Amino acid sequence: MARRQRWPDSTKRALVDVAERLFTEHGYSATSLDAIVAGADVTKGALYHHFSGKQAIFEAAFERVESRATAGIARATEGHRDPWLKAQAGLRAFLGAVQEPGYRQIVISDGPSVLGHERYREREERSTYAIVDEIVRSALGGGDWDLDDAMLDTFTRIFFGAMSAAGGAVAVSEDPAAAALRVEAAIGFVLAGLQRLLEEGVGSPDPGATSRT
Amino acid sequence: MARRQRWPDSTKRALVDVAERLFTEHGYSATSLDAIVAGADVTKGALYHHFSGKQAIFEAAFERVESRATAGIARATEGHRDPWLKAQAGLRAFLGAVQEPGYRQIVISDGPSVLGHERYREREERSTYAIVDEIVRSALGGGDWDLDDAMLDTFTRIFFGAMSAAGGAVAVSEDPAAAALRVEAAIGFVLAGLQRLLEEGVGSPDPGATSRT
DNA sequence: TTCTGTACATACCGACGGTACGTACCTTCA
DNA sequence: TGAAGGTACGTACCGTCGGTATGTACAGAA
Repeated sequence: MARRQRWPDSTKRALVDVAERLFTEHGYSATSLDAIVAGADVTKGALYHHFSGKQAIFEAAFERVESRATAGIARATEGHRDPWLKAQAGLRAFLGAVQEPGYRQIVISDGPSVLGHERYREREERSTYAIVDEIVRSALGGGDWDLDDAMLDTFTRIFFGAMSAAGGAVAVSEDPAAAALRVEAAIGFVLAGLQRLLEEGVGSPDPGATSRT
Repeated sequence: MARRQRWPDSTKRALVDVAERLFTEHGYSATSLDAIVAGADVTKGALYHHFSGKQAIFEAAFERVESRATAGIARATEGHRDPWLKAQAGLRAFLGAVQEPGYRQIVISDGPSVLGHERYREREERSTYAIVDEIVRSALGGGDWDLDDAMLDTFTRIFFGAMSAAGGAVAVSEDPAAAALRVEAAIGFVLAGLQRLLEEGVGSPDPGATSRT
């Protein structure tokens, strides 16, 4: 019955295509394997031949969606020499990527709980997070502060979390363009504050220095 | 068999007790209603008498965990007059609350996907988020910047996202105390930058002002 | 005493994730 | 060339789980 005989790659691609669409539209738990295989016009035997289970095909869709976003952001940031301009370009690209429904649902919403925070961190560590980390390091690491790795990592986490939350707010906003501009302005202002402190040679933010009085 | 006859409040409490524990330990989808009712020594009839379904009992556990955290943070922030000190106290309390396993699993991890981002936002809007919002407004709204509501809301989202991400990083860190200090230092530095800009009377971050060149 | 509402227990259904097994087709090699 | 083995599925089935329908013991009102 299935006319997709003897060409396995197209079957696998079709499954991931349908899975990405359904996971995006209805979320992970509300998407049944029966619906996926029906959409791809195959049976569960085919799915379980190519994937070890529901989580595995979700991961395939996850990877595809995220690599698209990562590539877009990387493309936007390359070519900038000034780290602050690079940060701004990266932020803008991130805010654009996060408005894609697939990214919001699969990566941000279902990703952590389905893959587990462990595997999720591992994946993010090598993609979007890595870009943010690179930008943060080039912007803050170059100064005369002696920020160690742990401290730079903390800054990256903070900025990544801020951007993710901001992206979500932008995505659900009734006027995403205006919301994106506000986010750019706010983060730009935060960056300007840091830049000012850098220029003025304020002491590095050591643990304890700003935690008391 | 169930000796908890004719005392409905204790049954309901026992159900939420067990549900909170199991949801915390195994997550939402990996926790079955059978396990909950078995732990509370009742049957599904009792559960469905008190709650409309799995999502409802999850919400009960969610509310309890979150109200605990909110109360703790509110207790830590009250009594501070200086908004920047208040922000620091609130941040410290938040970083403490977020290390509780129940908060991490139920509120942060499962909350959004189970309740739906809609209901999740509504709940957060009136609890933890409200505290952050109040702090942000008292710290940034009082200056000579003329930040409108939308802009203040953007700042709140950004800080809330940053603190959530930082909290997660603190919680999974091998040395949570040191990680919390780093987060305090980093956010404190960001706040110091903003404070400096405020003092120097830099123009308000209007959309577009910092987004070009 | 009868009636009504509460607070459960019991039995059962349908959906879903996963597994076991069968099979058509292709490639390989004696 | 044909037997053997592997690939790429299809089919049938099972266990679990969320949810429902129904029964029932008991307490208080009338």
